[in-house]
Amino acid sequence: MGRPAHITDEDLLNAAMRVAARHGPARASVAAIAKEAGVPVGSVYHRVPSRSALLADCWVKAAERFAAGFFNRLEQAKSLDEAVEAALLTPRFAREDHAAAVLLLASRREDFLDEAPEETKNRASALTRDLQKNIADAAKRLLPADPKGRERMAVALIGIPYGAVRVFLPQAVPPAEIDAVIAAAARAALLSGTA
Amino acid sequence: MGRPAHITDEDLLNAAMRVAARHGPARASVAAIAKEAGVPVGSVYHRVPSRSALLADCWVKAAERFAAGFFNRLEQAKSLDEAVEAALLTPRFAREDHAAAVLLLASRREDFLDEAPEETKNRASALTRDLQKNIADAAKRLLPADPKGRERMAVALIGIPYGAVRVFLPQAVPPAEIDAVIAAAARAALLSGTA
DNA sequence: CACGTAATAGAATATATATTCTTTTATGGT
DNA sequence: ACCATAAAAGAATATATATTCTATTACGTG
Repeated sequence: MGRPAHITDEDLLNAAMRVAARHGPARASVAAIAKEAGVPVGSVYHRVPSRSALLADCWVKAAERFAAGFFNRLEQAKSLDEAVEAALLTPRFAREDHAAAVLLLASRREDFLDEAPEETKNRASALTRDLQKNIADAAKRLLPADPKGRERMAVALIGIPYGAVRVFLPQAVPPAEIDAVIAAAARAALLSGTA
Repeated sequence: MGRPAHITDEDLLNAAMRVAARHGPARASVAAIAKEAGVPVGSVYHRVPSRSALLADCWVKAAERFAAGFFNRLEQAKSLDEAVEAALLTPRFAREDHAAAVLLLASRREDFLDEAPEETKNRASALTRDLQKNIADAAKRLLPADPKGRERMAVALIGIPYGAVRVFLPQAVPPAEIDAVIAAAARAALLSGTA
């Protein structure tokens, strides 16, 4: 079987996510990631083909973790109030998985994906497409009369919670009190003009 | 007088801002900036001491452009409705000065400032402090009963418009229709719980 | 119309860091 | 106990790019 590994592939991924969250993807050098994971530089290349591939995996992993909960909630929403619940997944995600949230919310996607292998880029594109489709479907379902429903839904369920949480990240965690503020703001965004 | 310059220092700064907005600060190499500005690499170093200093100046310049309008509007606000007007400066800024907005909204501050000369860092810190003071003053003035007024004001006037605009940046410009959505959301954020 | 100056121009150098290579080490199976 | 294997370990190399250096050029001035 050979010598046992000190860490799993997932440990390495999480270490890379922490470093990328702390200092930004550009500063997440292989040396820094290896140090965070507690393995020598050379060992990193036993796990992953390149730094770009590892960073891209970080982004996809973080996005998948967020998307899982979000898609599920939004698809089931039968009313605007239920859609507002989906907006609250962002502050919760930021509390539960700080590194992933910082990575998704405080850096640009391209900094993780530009040099990625084609296959990873495709996974990332698929995720983005799914998100846009979910938003569009929800808009069609819950805001059928609004010609700009898609934009409104995106702003209400993604933009507003994103911005509200961003006020606190990356240093702190969003306090519990802002969830009510986010819910009120998202609801107002969905209803304004409809009144 | 010596040979005349092809470009002004401000031309160089704007070129750097465009490159940083387009590809992110990490990818804004001196070569790329020089090419964008239309001057050879060596000439860049006649204007600025280092790449880090130039990028840091970009951030400060962009922040100053935004802050000028924002401070002015917020200081004068005598009511919550007037404060909501300050939230609308963000989408307007994104339309009028796309590069500066992308730079401020889609990258992390530290990527521009971490290696900056001390003096530039201080200017940036002063700007941040001023922003926080303005928010805190407005909260004390317009939300005197709310113990979390500062956070609420920050989320309503910075976070919400920031997130709403971010849905469209960096590729596009925020459409005019979202201003009403932002205003409704910001107002709801300021009033929720007070009702 | 030379002369001094300040900028252009791009080649040369230094540095940081991603990647590769070689050696060493720890485990499971025989 | 010995062997094959897979990973650790870190030194060596390659590459990208920030910075410095050495000319060259265009303008105003005496």
